[in-house]
Amino acid sequence: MRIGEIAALVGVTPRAVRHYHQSGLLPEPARRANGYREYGVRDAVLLARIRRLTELGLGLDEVRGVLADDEGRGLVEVLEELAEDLARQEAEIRTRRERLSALLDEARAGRLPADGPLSPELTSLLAGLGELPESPMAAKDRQILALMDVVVPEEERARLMGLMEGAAEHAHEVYPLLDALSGAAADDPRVAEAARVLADCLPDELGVNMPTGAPGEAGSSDTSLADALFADLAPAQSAAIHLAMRLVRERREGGR
Amino acid sequence: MRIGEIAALVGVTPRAVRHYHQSGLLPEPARRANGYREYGVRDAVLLARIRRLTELGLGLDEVRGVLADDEGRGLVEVLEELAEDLARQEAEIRTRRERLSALLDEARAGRLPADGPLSPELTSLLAGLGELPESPMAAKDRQILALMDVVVPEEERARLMGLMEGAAEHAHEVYPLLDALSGAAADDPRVAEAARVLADCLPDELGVNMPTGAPGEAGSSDTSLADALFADLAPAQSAAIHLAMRLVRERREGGR
DNA sequence: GCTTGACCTTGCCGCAGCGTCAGGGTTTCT
DNA sequence: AGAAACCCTGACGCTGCGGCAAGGTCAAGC
Repeated sequence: MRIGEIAALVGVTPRAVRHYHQSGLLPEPARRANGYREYGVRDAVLLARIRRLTELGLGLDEVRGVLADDEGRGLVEVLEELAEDLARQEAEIRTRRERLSALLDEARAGRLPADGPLSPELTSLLAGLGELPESPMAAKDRQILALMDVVVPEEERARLMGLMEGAAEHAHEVYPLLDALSGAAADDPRVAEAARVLADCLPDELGVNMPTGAPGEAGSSDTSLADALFADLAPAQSAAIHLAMRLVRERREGGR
Repeated sequence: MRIGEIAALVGVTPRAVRHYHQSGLLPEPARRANGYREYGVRDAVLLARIRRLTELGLGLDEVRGVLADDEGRGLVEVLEELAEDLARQEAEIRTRRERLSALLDEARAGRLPADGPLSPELTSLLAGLGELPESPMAAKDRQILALMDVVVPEEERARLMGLMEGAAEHAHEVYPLLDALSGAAADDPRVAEAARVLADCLPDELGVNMPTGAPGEAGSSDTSLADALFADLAPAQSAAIHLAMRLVRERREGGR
């Protein structure tokens, strides 16, 4: 047999057969006078074994190991390992499929969130927030929430979003005040007012994992994110939020 | 934020972030004076979107497509395609897992076949054949059967193995005769006897997809395999089998 | 005898999504 | 001042082949 024939027989491509030669899985057979490879039955049998093993999902080097190994002992071992591997893969794919179909349902029913697929908690939170008038600050806030959605681990998420739920009701009061500060300096007189209103509608517990005030200072799990958040705002806005944080913290410590 | 920070925040490696830059998924941010990349909130949000999409199983170019696409329309499309893809993958993995676990059961319970995992039909056939005394011809036959197991399409297999089942009962008569011919010339007198016995225990239907006689002649789906099979035998053996085939064919046509 | 088409040969690049050096520089802590 | 922990660019590696280039060979048809 020539290479095309044995390949068709076993159901692989000639290229694959040559690849197996090159990687030492299948020994090179004798050549005809013209340089063509001439395959016999033994080669076909071996090639068939290789194909059966690869079809099961073994890698080529695992196949090599199984073939080299004298009969059996190693094979069970490898197969068990492979079974675990496949189980893992299947579970992984299934979770992805579930998440995906949930997402598709949501996308086809309502409309999908602008920043891509989000957790259900956040989706419902944003749904409540979505009816507010246009506001640059609100847009930024939504982005930040989307970020938190990824950053915060799953078990924390429900708690955190629950805290936000309360604040969301007062959003229509707070966002305009903050928007008004977009061009203002850090010592603008409206900063104090905005901070007071903001602090009033934030729950005490929120202060726990918030930065203490000065940029770069410890107190949060990652200060770099906080720094970046504040850097993204106008000076007066970031001043107002810093101040609000301090008010919340003082309120919590005072009421303790 | 520096690259390590944003990467840790979103849960990817810095290398992945740089890779996204390189492939145009995530725009390169401004640099600090020392050449370090400086990331802001917008970058983190984008990176989080990218990660969510890739975690769903999208390829990077699909992600790029979704991001480039102005909101939504293309996304549902891509997601649906992906859902199909995942369904296919899961089914594929599940079949492999099933075959594998069947194999593992068999391997742990009895002993696993020497030529690797085989179809259940062939396995049972070989089980019946396995109790014969040692015979070089039998060994070759087993290899050939293993080969047929791969070559023959699934729907044919049961039928073919059924045919063989009848022949297997007479194996203890035939193999010794053929083994005795291993060193003989093609015109050995024992050839005719062996052919007669062999033909007697082969069913009529077997002749249908067998070669007509002369090497290289048409009449089988792949003559090259038949040629190789005969080339693998001693001259007297191949002569005996050729003759047996002719006898079977004549018998079938005579009795028709 | 010549062409055509279907084979065969070797060799090398490409793929996805990064991991992992190598060979530098910077900042920061001690 | 030295070490640890970052950052930079650039390049190769991995899996299992697919595909192409640039030929050589063989059987059949004109």
